[in-house]
Amino acid sequence: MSRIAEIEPVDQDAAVDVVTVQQRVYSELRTDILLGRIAPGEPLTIRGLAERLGVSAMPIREALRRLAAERAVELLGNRRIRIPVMSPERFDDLLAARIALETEAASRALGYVDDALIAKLVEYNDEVDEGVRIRDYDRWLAGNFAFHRTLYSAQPDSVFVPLIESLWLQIGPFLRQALVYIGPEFTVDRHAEALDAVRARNRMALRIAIEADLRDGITHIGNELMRFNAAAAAKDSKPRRRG
Amino acid sequence: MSRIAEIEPVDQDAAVDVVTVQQRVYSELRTDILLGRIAPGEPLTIRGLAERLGVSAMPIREALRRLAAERAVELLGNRRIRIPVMSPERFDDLLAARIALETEAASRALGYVDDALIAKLVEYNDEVDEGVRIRDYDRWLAGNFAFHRTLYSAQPDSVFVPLIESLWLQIGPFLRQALVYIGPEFTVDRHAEALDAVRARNRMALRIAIEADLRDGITHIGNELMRFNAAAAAKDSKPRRRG
DNA sequence: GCGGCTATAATGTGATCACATATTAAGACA
DNA sequence: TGTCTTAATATGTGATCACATTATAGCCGC
Repeated sequence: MSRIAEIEPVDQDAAVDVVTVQQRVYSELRTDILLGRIAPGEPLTIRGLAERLGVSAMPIREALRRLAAERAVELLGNRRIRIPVMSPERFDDLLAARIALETEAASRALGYVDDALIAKLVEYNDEVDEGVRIRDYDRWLAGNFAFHRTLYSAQPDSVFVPLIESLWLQIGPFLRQALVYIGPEFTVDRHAEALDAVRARNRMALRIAIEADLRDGITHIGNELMRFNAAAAAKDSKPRRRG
Repeated sequence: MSRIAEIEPVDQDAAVDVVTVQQRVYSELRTDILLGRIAPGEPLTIRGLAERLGVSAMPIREALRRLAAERAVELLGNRRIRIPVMSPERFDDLLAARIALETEAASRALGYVDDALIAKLVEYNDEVDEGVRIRDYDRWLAGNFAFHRTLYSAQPDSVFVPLIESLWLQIGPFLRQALVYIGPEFTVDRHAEALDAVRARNRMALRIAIEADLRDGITHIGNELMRFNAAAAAKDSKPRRRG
């Protein structure tokens, strides 16, 4: 099983025989953003991306429009495109939104969980541990996202997953920054508790485990870097978004 | 103050001097969907919309791509575009997601509320009542959305508002159907209780009022029509989404 | 040496065209 | 009269071009 492929959306682009260029571009950019390969504040250009990916401007434009709607990129009014910068307030909001949505999504998905899905969760959790062991940031991030999305996607056609993925795209680039700054060996996760709750089909325990995982596993590393970056972020002018 | 204009997004397209064609098209389609002027399942074409709005295909494509990312329209793989159809499961999910996000958004916005904002809330609430009185569906829906969004938008640059608006876009067309079926005079809202909680700066009371408003005010009319539509919706084949 | 101005380059936006493919309607055959 | 085949119509996708506007580097004057 391809690790990176699991990062890409499952509810779109999946059951389609012919894959359009725009889909390929979208998936590629999306993975780059989610895994933090593009830094916050980094400027992008349509022509530059078109040349880099070997396609015309058309698919780039549509992929960027889609990513902008997901708040993964920012279309500034002054004819410039960039990955949004993080602020302490936004980081706090993103965490609160993640907790609100992911605890509910986990709770509602629990009824659809079977043994095969639990096996996949264990597999992704091992990926996370392996990522910590060999200091592989991509593997850590990808495993973490895959673990959560696999759980929430147990429920077919969930309306939660797209919303949650939008939050991940917003937090991804910053998370990567934090990870290289802190080091993955200082991260913690509560996946074991979440797995226990899933096995026991215990809704309340699962909610608590997910919230604990989000708070303990990601927040404190973010908060630390947040203070470090606060001054730098403050000098960035408030962007004026466009359509 | 224009009533319809308040439906349009505030964080985008706002602080921009020159408005692009794509933004105008997006806002127009967005309002049409939010107020249910386009029925669920209704097919759309790029060329058809381009002719109707008097522009080329280009801005239509980008606006649709953006709306598709917000799940307001569905890009099927078979070269067809439509407004998504509602199912009982999806309706239930949408309500749960709204409660999770809107109670949290209201709670976090409360600290930014001032008297001027409360005055606007009262104004929008009057709009809702007036909509009920004269059986004006647009007014009822627009007032309702404006009331909620004004409250949540008290917090500057909220990450919640775009997510919530995506849910509104998904529920809007169906809500309109339900409204003409039931009649707006049989709707109930808990805006008075929410307003009391806002004035008292009582976070917990506000959360309870918002949840009650969503559950009582919109759900039961939806549930009733849901049963009515269940058979018809079931015969629609499961769509295969694209990018 | 430095700040304001100008010319050049770069960028997003919109329009138009070509093309592969899916849908639909017409027609042939049983 | 119903069903399968086939032709024609329609549709989304991608590429290319023109254009207004913005950013940037070069230059002049002080």
